[in-house]
Amino acid sequence: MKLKELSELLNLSQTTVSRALNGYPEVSESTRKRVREAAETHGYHPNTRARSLATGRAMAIGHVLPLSSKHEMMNPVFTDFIAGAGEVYSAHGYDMLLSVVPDELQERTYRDLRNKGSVDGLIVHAPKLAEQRIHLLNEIGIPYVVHGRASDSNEPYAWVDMNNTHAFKRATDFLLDLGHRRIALVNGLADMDFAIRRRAGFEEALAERGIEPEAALVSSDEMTESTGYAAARGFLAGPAPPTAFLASSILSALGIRRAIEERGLRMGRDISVITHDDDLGYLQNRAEVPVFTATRSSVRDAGRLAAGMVLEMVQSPDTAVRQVLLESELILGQSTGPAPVFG
Amino acid sequence: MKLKELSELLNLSQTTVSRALNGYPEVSESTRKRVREAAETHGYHPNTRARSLATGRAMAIGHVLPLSSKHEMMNPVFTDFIAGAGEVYSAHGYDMLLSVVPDELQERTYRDLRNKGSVDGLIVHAPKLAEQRIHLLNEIGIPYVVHGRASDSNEPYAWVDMNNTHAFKRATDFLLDLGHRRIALVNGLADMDFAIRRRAGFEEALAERGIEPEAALVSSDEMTESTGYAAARGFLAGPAPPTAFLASSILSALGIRRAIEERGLRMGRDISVITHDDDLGYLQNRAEVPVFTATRSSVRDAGRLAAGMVLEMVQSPDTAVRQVLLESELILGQSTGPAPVFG
DNA sequence: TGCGCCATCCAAAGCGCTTTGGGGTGAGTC
DNA sequence: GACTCACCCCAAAGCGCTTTGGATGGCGCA
Repeated sequence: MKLKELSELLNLSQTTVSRALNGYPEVSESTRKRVREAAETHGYHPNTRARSLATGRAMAIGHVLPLSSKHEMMNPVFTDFIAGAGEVYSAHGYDMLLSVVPDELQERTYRDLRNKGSVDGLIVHAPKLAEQRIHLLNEIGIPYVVHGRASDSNEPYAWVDMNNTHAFKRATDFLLDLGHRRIALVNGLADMDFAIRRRAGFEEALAERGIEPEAALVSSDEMTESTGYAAARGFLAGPAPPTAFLASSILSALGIRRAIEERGLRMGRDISVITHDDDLGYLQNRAEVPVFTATRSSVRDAGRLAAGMVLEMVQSPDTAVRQVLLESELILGQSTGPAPVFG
Repeated sequence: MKLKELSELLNLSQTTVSRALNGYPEVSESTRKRVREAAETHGYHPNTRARSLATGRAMAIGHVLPLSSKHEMMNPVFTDFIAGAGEVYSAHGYDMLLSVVPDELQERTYRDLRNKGSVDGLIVHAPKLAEQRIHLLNEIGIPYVVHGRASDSNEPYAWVDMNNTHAFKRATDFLLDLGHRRIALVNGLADMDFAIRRRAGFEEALAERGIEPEAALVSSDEMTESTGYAAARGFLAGPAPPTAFLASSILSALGIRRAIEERGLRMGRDISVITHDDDLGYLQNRAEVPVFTATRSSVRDAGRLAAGMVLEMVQSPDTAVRQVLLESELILGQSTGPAPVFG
């Protein structure tokens, strides 16, 4: 069923039918109702491609997610982020276009998406410290929102980010208050912006108490159970093992716990662990008393927010770029306790 | 830069330029070259919407993924699947359209995607035992491939699936060979097709040795670390605890290991665990000697395959529907050993 | 020389929609 | 009764591309 057929069926012009369905005031309420009902019963749906060709709007937002070149790994946080974003898009009649691209093809992908006109706006995932994409996108001239930030960039851009520095500062402070002095940080890849900020928060808290951060107690890697395990195992085997861990992801924390228990120690009593918790659907840390003490910030909410922002930018292009900083909660779980007293 | 501009610039008609770029034989190689070079230097990219309006093909494949209504959880396997599929799409110039929809909106979503003409084909994720979507899609008449199967459906449809039954039969046999007699199954949600097949394989192996499967040693739930932990903890606290576990996901297996160690037991010595391993990027089980003995089958490969199949169906609609059954490998890890001998 | 035949190229129609720029009709006003 | 003004509605242009159905010209061949 196409517009022409529907209009013939109703003895109306295509113009009127189109206007009736799109809510224009030039058509009487009675005909509008008649048209709506006919469209409904005959299952008429305007062809998206034709519509966007006519309007110039693609009615789609693109998500470009980098394939980590090192391990060919996709960001595990992504699932929840798009679940949130998808909600918002479908509520507004937008589609979500996904491109999974290795690092070297990113620039080309962005330009193509723009040139081929397949999206009205973009979401940028997993920014690194030095992020050429921001410069590129500003040059290309297309609305976009970054999930995270790129500290090195001095150009303006819209973003949604968590207050990584503050979250890890708080977490570190909390451990310090419990008496811990040797704290290890099991962080994400060193060139990721969020990892840099988390480390900064961590070191800031230490510095405030006059503790020199030890490079030997910091690891940076992809955040998985096995990397978490490997890092923790290494730290615990050292001459002066840490009494507490800070983890950048629940997956890492699971690995850390394994390393702890493998040594016959108990998490929360012998060794404390605080992890960041993205509140992922498949990695819940939400028991009455959660397993892990955690800095929690819902990635799904971030997805909702970012999607809303990019739609806003698409619909009214000259509003100022918004930047949203989400604070995380510090959730008390079973994985922390006072530092063991020696001697 | 649009076609018209480029053609004027070259003193050629739009027809010729279009044909030159699309490889039609009616244009001389010399002009083709001239056109190609001009397109390159001026950065000409045909507008996707206009092109698909003219050709009638959307050049996009839709992925509809159900939000588990129970826990609002996205399938954690999804990330790797689309990483694989995305590779294939971009290699063929196709886009990937994503819709995350709650169960009750699924039918509407499928119909809309068809009616609005925004995709040429579909991938169906996470089929349940009784899957109305297959009937719906056959009725709608659009090429699609199911990741998994829907055993209840007697209509023909294309799918890519793992041999779940065989994998779990083998795993169970392996445990039985090691002397285990009380084996617990920590499975996925009971109405998911894959979970039903895995259970069938499990029970078949038991039956062959004359062992009556105990309902009390089977759990069905969302596959997460905490559900795995809870299930295993329950089983181990029972009057006749199992000596081995079969898990449907590494996440569950991580939880199971935690429950085991919490009781002061050691996995691989006191209690054996075999898990299915989807070979996810963020849940690697790939050490020299992997942590878990596992039935491994790459979900990313499945994504590649499914994407290839749906493109094939789009391009030549009347070929017979293909059905691909992937076998898994049984990978020996550290988590299994002979059943403990009592008395 | 004249004919036919490729090889090249082009004008224009059409994909299905939105939107511009009117046009007709009836009620209201004097 | 003529005029204005809403109010409803319509024909046609246009979005940027592909594709049909020629047109043109050069060449070989008799």
